[in-house]
Amino acid sequence: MSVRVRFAPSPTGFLHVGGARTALFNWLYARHTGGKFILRVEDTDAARNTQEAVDVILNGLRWLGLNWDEGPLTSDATGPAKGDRGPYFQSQRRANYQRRVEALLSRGLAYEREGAIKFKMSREPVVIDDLIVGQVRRELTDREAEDPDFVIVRSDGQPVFHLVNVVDDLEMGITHVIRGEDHLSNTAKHVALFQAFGVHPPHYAHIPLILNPDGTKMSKRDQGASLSTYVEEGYVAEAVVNYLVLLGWSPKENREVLSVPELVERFDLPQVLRHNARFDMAKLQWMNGEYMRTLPADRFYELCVHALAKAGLQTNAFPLAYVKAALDTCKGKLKTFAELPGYAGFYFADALDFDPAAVVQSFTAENRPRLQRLRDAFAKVEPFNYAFLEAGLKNTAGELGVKPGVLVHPTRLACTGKTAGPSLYHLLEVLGREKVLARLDAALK
RNA sequence: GACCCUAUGGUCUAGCGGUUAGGACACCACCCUUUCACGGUGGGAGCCCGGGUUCGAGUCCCGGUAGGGUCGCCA
Repeated sequence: MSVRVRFAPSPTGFLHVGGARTALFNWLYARHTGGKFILRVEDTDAARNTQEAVDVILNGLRWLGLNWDEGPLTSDATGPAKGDRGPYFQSQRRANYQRRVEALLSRGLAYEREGAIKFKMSREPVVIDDLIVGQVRRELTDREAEDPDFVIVRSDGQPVFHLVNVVDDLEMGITHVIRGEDHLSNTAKHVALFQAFGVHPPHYAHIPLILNPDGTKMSKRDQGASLSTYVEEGYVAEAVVNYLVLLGWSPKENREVLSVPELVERFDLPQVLRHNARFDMAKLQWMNGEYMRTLPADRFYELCVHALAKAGLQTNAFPLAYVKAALDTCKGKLKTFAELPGYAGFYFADALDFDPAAVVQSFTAENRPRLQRLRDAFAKVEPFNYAFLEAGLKNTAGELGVKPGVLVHPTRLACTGKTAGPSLYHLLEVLGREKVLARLDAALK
């Protein structure tokens, strides 16, 4: 039987990084097995779930590259969808739930109580065969020992999560439920429900959770919890995917950087770890740097321009060739695009933000005449390119009897305001004679 | 409180009865170098604790401890 897996998020207005990884594991499993990846929106709470909140999920999955074979095409619950097992919004599936509840009622497997409908839960422990965790024998908690039955339809007529989740998985032909371990305890209820409907439950695979660096639960406000952070800060989607898959899964070949096709080929459920992982921003940033270094030029430019614009630096005021040349000097030097405005902002703004400590150190009484000599040499360099600039600087240093570094650092500071940045000679070439001389003059004032 | 899951350096992990316990991030030092980044070399740092089983245990079993999860007319 062909694999059918699903990601069934609730539109809360943000996509949790743990949810993103759950979606990723589902997607990888579908692609690995040649099965189908289905997206279903659990928008049962009409008051809270807006179309914008659905867009956050759709856009997040699209950004990650997790295309779905069945599911909504837009955030409109009544809008178009692909696949023949819809609707794919729970808000549109009321009739299905009602029919299933009536079936349970008529067979005496559920009963009405104070206006709500409760499911007659088994009093026996339920055994779950989990593809990741192994066989789990779930005993009743003390609370459940008192009353194991649980509500499946609220007194206001709204069906409850456990019911709709199972009905949808059943009717959509889901073969493998891959979800967070926080659902492991709930699984007993779900298994009982499947059995009550007279079918075998799907295979379960509960994946460990992602925790904060301090080991606490990662909630909405915690750093890195929202996928939108990575989109906004210009992370490379493939890097985020690569990092997330390594949280709880390993290719077991001492490799860290793997392309999506390599992941699809290698990913499988039994290799998924059973223990929670902590989120490590430093490693994600390293991974992102790895991907930034090898990004195709056009995509690199695009993400650069986006990051600069976000910081208020408009690149479209400059010639395209200048922008590209400027960005080329930054390639391979950064871990995230968020660093770019601070790193390359001097190309696109004349008001430099000088590092005060460096000013004291570089623009000394001793260095000023040296810098003046260099300025005069740069005024005559022809052509004004990195090779001649380097020769010119080294020549001047030689004439002054100092090491090149004595001139390099003040020059960098005068032209960029910073002590670190792109290759000096290359950045001077890109800036051009006019700006370079003007900035040296300004520094000498 | 009950129930469930988990436990290798600070972090992510490899290991699946006999290894000098391997790799990656981070950190430190040095090299490269105009800065930064990259790259290279080296370094510090680990099997939660206690019992078993076994000739031998990070690896298997039991018990603690610790962390996480679930016990809703939330999803």
